[in-house]
Amino acid sequence: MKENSEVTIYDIAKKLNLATSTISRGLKDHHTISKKTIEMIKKTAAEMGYRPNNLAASLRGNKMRTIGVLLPTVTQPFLSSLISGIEIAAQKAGYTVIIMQSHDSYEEEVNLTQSLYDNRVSGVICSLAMGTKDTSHFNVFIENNTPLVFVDRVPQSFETFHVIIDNFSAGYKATKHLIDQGCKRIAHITAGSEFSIYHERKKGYLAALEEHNIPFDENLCVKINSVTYDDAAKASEKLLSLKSRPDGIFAPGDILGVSAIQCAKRMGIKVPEELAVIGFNNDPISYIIDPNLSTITHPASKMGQTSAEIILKNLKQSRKKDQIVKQITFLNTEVLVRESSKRI
Amino acid sequence: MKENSEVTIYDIAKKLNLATSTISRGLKDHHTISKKTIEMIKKTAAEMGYRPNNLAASLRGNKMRTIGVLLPTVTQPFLSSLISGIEIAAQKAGYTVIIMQSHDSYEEEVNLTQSLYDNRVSGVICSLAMGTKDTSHFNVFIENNTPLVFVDRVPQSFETFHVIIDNFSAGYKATKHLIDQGCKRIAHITAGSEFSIYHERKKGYLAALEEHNIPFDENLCVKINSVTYDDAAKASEKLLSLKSRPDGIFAPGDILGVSAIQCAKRMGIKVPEELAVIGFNNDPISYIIDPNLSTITHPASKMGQTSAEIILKNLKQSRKKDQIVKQITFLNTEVLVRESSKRI
DNA sequence: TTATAATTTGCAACCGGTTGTGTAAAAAGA
DNA sequence: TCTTTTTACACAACCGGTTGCAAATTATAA
Repeated sequence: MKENSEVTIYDIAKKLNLATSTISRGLKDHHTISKKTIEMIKKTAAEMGYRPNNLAASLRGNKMRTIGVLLPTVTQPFLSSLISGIEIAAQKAGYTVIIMQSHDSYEEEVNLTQSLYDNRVSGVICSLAMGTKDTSHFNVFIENNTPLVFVDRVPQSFETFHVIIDNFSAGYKATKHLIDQGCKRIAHITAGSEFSIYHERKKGYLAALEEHNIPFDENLCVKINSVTYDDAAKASEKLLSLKSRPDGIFAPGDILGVSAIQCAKRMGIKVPEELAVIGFNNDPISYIIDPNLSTITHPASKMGQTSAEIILKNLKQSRKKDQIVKQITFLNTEVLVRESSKRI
Repeated sequence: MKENSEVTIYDIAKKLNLATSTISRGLKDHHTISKKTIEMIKKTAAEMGYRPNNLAASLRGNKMRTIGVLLPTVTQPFLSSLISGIEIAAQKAGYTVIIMQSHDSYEEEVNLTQSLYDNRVSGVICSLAMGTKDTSHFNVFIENNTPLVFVDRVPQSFETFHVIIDNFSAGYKATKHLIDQGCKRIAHITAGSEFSIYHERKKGYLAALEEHNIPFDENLCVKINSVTYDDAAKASEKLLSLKSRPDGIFAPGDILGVSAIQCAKRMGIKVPEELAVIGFNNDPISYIIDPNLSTITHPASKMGQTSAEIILKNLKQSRKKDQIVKQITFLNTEVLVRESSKRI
């Protein structure tokens, strides 16, 4: 019946006998409009049930007040916390968040990047798909002066914003913790390419070993193809079946750590007495497993907030000669000692 | 330098000496444009690096090709799976998904509802905040003919689409399972208002008891204020400290179930021999806890997909006299028997 | 060859705000 | 009282596609 119930600033203008420009400016407290007029405009707008049309408002600037977020998936605890952080910061600034999942596929990532651009988002936050090597599909944002933040899984070289943790240092800290607990034969599970976060963590692991004069034993380092429960179980079993069994495991992911504990329990190996385990991320499962899994805290929500804030801060700085073209922000991680590694 | 690198259909039109309307139509294979022209338009567009501007395209229809999703939070496993499902269905149809978190606050929900409207989304999927009683803030979507789907936590009476599970039946099944395992004194933890999913689950619990001639003992039913780890721990402790202790617990959430198992372990009560436990949702923690928690499967991703499909299907049916004004879709749940309740 | 129909393409208004520029009115200064 | 500023508001172009309708071109029929 009433159907086209949409109230526009034209309707308000007509009713008040003012120009639409006056309405537009009055609605946003422009200084050239008198207080009295502003008040009247706002009152009338409210009475008429006027609601701004972001779509139309964004057309001129050719940008929606929207942050595009492109992630491998949204169901991992770490990534959903990341989203939560982004969303909180965006909401505070009156921005909306649009989410897309690459499902760790390079092809999907390329498509979605385009889709994000087609939607004229104000900024983009991305954690790369596992298989992504070439990142030229992100060039369009750079050319277009759209702020772009890579978070957690970042490209090796790309002149833009990165928000990450120091994976090397975290790997070092985790390994050192095990050494401090008296472990002599520390195993490690790794994954991904030589540019991945896992590789950095492994480098930290190696550095800690070396610093404490513990020789690196190749047999104690297993590489898995995917960070899944099944692959983790196989890796754990392989490690714990060695003749000279490890007395500690640095698992660069909580699923891996949990799986190691479960495997040990199945094999009758006592955790932490015979095997100390430390994970990574502080996922919910880490404090459900018995014994609780020591882990490395990963500031997911904070990373999200930081990323969003970087986007928001760099919105207006368009085409300035002295703008920041590259910035790497490191967030803190900590060793969270729980039962699975507490030996002393 | 090059800055305004944006290629529009005007640029293409100029280059090809055609009208913009021809370009617009050619780009979308309109039947009134010859094959040859279409081909040439597309080729030129690609060469010039043209990218459609969804913003401008949406202005006329006054709707973005976007589905708005309003949830209490995105970090619960169930809800992130829901998002994943929505996103998959939306992506398939070329729609984007915008996410907002009410953080279980009624006030935030009201604001975000407006924000969703201001963004002129094509449809809305919502799971209500805990405290929401009045749902009149959703009326704008109905009046505006914007498809609206409530999922999981739905209002008592609202003439629109609902996608839910049969909580009564699920509660019944869970309880019956415990009865079948030989439990005689089955405890229950409940939460929320008398219209919440938890209340339905409790009704199912009561029905199962009655059907099997097991008298309902008030002491065996504890109500908690929030479905959190801490509240759950207190409730479990209270139940397991009773003189006449329960021999089974139906926990309408996996956190509750996990907490019950942990409490039992602390108190030296054997699960499942002395206490059978069944949870709800099939969250990851349910198969990490030892013994594994039996649970009720909750088709989160499928619910998301279904909700999105309902939105998409109802986009065009505007103002038809015979349109669907209310539809409740029930998805299936199943008892997933694991160690925590397996006694026979 | 001419009339009629079918196929192509172009014109221009439109979607709903935003904003540069121009001008009248009110306030301040001479 | 007259000029100079300020203040307050209006006009109209603009953002980039979309689409109804008319016009032009080509194909088919008579």
